[in-house]
Amino acid sequence: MEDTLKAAIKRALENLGIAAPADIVLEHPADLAHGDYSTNVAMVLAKQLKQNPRELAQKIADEINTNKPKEVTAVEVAGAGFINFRLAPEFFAAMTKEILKQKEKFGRGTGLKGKKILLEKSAPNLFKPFHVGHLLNLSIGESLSRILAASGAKVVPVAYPSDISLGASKAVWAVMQKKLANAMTVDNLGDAYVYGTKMYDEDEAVKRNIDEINKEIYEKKSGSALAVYEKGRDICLAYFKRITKRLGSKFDGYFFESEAGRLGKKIVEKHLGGIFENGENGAIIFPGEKYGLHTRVFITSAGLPVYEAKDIGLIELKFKKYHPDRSLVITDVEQKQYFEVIKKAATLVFGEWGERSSYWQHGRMHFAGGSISSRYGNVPLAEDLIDMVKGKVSEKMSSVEKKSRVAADDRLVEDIALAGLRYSFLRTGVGKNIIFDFDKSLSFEGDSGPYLQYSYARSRSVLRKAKDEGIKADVKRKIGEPGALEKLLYRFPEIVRRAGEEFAPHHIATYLVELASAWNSFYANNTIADKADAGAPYKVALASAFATVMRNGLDLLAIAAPERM
RNA sequence: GCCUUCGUAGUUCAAUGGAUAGAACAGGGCUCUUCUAAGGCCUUGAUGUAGGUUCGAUUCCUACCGGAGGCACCA
Repeated sequence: MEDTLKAAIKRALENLGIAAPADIVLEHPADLAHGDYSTNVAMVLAKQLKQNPRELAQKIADEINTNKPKEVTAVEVAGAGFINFRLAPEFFAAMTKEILKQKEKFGRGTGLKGKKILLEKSAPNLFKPFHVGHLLNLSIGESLSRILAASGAKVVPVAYPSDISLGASKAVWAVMQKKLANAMTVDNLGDAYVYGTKMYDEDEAVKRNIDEINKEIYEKKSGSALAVYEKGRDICLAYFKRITKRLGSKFDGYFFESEAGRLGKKIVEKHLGGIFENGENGAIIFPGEKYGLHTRVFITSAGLPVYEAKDIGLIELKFKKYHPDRSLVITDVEQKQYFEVIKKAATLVFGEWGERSSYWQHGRMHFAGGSISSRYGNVPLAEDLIDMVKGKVSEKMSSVEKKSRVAADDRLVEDIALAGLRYSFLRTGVGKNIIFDFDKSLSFEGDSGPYLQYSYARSRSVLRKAKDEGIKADVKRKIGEPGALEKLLYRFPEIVRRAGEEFAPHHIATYLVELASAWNSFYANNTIADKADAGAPYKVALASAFATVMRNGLDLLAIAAPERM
């Protein structure tokens, strides 16, 4: 369609003897009342031709009108010199038909066809409790993974659990201190981590002790510390696999910090004197200041690789194993400048591998109102938060009006709770901090995940009734002019494309709310009665098209689409 | 101190340099003999400050103010 309009504009310009700009900008007006497509060519050209933009726009519009494409019903000039196009009802009918035909494929694009993208969806510290920050990270990673796949890419999702770190050693020390070696669980390992971290900062002797344990673990020196560490690591890894499975995420592979660290250390030492330099006390540093970045330690004076060196090793592990066209990592914004250093160092060490690696940041979460607390400070554990939300969902379902005849089974409650959480994470632009208020962020009304689910459930309900009444979908039986619903439905593929290009799931979220709103409005004003209802087949066709687009959209956000709620 | 980033209704978020700055929640008023009222309809209300670039700036540039983050042995 866009090509048709662009061609028509180009033809009109030629007939007027005006050289067409290389790129004709064609967009959807922000307001549906302004038509279906609009172009600003007149305003762009007005300046170089030294003409009044509105008059020029009118001339171009008149020219297009002499030979307009059959899908166009009106060409109008508005505002400062916009040329707006209105499309014929037949166009929307054809698009609706196309949606019904393509079903779950509707929305998929080919922009990234043939590209292999390695996506690091989650990189938790295994010994640290899995908290909402990890949940946020995983939610964004999961959505991006699906969006990129929908754009045609071959996405390889991987996890990079931090199985070895000073933090792990702190937990190991605390376990040994409290003699819990034979009673380790995820819970008391979490407590141990908190206790070890606290004591490390407060007690100089404990600090030395933990540093010693840390070295033993890195060097795999057999002893009680290593035994505790290995057992704890297995428990935590099993937990990580369990919770990510609960959240519907899969990984094609795992890279561990321990392996990345060993390799990273070798790589850094190999380039010592070139890319890397000796710093104070025998540490090995990367002089980022030479490039306008931070100078950072890669290998400590104790000879241990830190995060920096591990990330260098990780790049080689990733590229050697998967050979991706692009390697993407999702992290917290607090690591933005850190990863600029890594990228620079990696580009100097590896060349192309470094250039193909991108580091994408999401915002930090801030908790408003102090309504949430946990033993780990003001950051709640992911599962605790999910359970709290589930409680709220159950309450809502049991108190809800008589018309809801849906049993509140656990699966549905969890689906709705996760929808609420995921939506609140994904509705904001990537990189912006997220203010999370348990009471307000998790509204089930309006701009929310459950609202989208509810809209979908209603459309399914209509389709069930249609089936019972024996009404078949038919796009030909038009009732009046196309409304907001038809005008939004066919735009879905463009939204998916943009979300993929910008790595921005929130475009999907914003669009779906707008779409759901249009559907709910249509729903409220168009009841299907029975088979005798002449408009029913068209209404059923729209309900079906809406259900398809909404389900495809929710899937890109990793939100479940319940049949009833 | 230097660097990064963000300031939009009372609140939480939108807006490829474009039109009358969109939603949602909260506030006010309607609306369930109809496929699910977690809904629909109406209504009050916003671009931090000062300049600059532009036909046109929430968007780009500069300064200032305010929030968040980072700046060598944590991850």
